[in-house]
Amino acid sequence: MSLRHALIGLLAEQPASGWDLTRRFEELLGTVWPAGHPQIYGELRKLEADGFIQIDSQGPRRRKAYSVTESGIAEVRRWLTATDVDHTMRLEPVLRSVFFWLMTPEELAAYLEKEATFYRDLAEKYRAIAAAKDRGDYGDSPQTKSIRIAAEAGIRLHQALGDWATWAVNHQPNGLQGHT
Amino acid sequence: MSLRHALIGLLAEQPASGWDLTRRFEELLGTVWPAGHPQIYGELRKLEADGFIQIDSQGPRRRKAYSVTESGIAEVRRWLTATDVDHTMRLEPVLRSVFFWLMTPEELAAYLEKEATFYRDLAEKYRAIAAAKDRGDYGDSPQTKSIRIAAEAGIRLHQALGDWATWAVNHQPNGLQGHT
DNA sequence: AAGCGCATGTAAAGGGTTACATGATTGC
DNA sequence: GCAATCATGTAACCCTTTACATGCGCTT
Repeated sequence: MSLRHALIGLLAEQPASGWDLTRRFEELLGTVWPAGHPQIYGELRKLEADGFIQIDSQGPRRRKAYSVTESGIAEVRRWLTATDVDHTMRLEPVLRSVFFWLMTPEELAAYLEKEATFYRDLAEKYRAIAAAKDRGDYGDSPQTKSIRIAAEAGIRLHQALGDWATWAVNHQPNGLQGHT
Repeated sequence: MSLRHALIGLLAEQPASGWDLTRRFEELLGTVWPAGHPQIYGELRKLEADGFIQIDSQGPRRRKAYSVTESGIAEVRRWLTATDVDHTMRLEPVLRSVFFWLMTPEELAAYLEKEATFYRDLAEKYRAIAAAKDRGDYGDSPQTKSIRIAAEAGIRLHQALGDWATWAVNHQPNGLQGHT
């Protein structure tokens, strides 16, 4: 149910088409809230029917750019200020850790190594984005500053997961010993 | 698709019924992979049809305890060692941060305050679990050690999110100033 | 024996992903 | 003009959640 609000929120920055929003999601929100184009096109139609967004302009190849309406802005703000935050995370990597005892020490060591570098690389990527924002490469609009905050979450979360993976190397459960 | 494997994995520790597994999920995996009883009962039936688990014993009120089969163990191990880790996280709190500029400074400050204490409390809870495990309250079986590792992730992730929230207080986007 | 909570189950709806289909534009 | 790619859209499927249904066991 968050997709609706994310779409309205992105349109509050500037009018955009389904395609624009799909790319925006992929590049900006891919790690934190994935959404493919079928879902986005579908949701946009519903949002228009509900009056939260409207067709701003039409372009080539059936392109429809949407813009947000007054009631759309009100709806995002209602979401942000008056609905409970959903704190559930669905983290497969952590779920897997509950079953580490079913891996051999060798398998687990290799696995953790791979995970650690994956997370460290991602943390680095977010650090680069953050640094660019801090240098002012994208101006200092409130929108940019908000994304800067999201990037900080990316840094800290992936750093934490990377550190966790290296920590785990020294805390192996030693379940299976040389199993098939 | 991770639920299947998590269920087999839990049954690899000991036989359990749908109800047992539902409670186990709620208490142990609630934050990291929520699953309600309708999903669990359904999946158990499929897993039995696929031969990954079998009925271990029947009890009062139609209770069926399942145990894992050889091919079930093989299947979890295949999942753990031979399938790609799904690194996507669906974190509403981070998604929301992209739209912080639509909140007034006062709203945002209050929001972040609440978030910070929420995360700090949770981190504390995981720290308590970890400490109990480290004291040896639950023995030192490989299974217990695995859960200890998962708890460490809980500590680090929630700590990171808590720190992030307090950090964000000093980096507000200052979008709306005294809006409705 | 009445009532409450435990435990199992089913049905329907919603959200998300994958696969397929199509037209329009751009580059060659 | 042809091929590749861009952009939009639809359909089917799968996973998850919510709501409803039921029956057994325990307590009073």
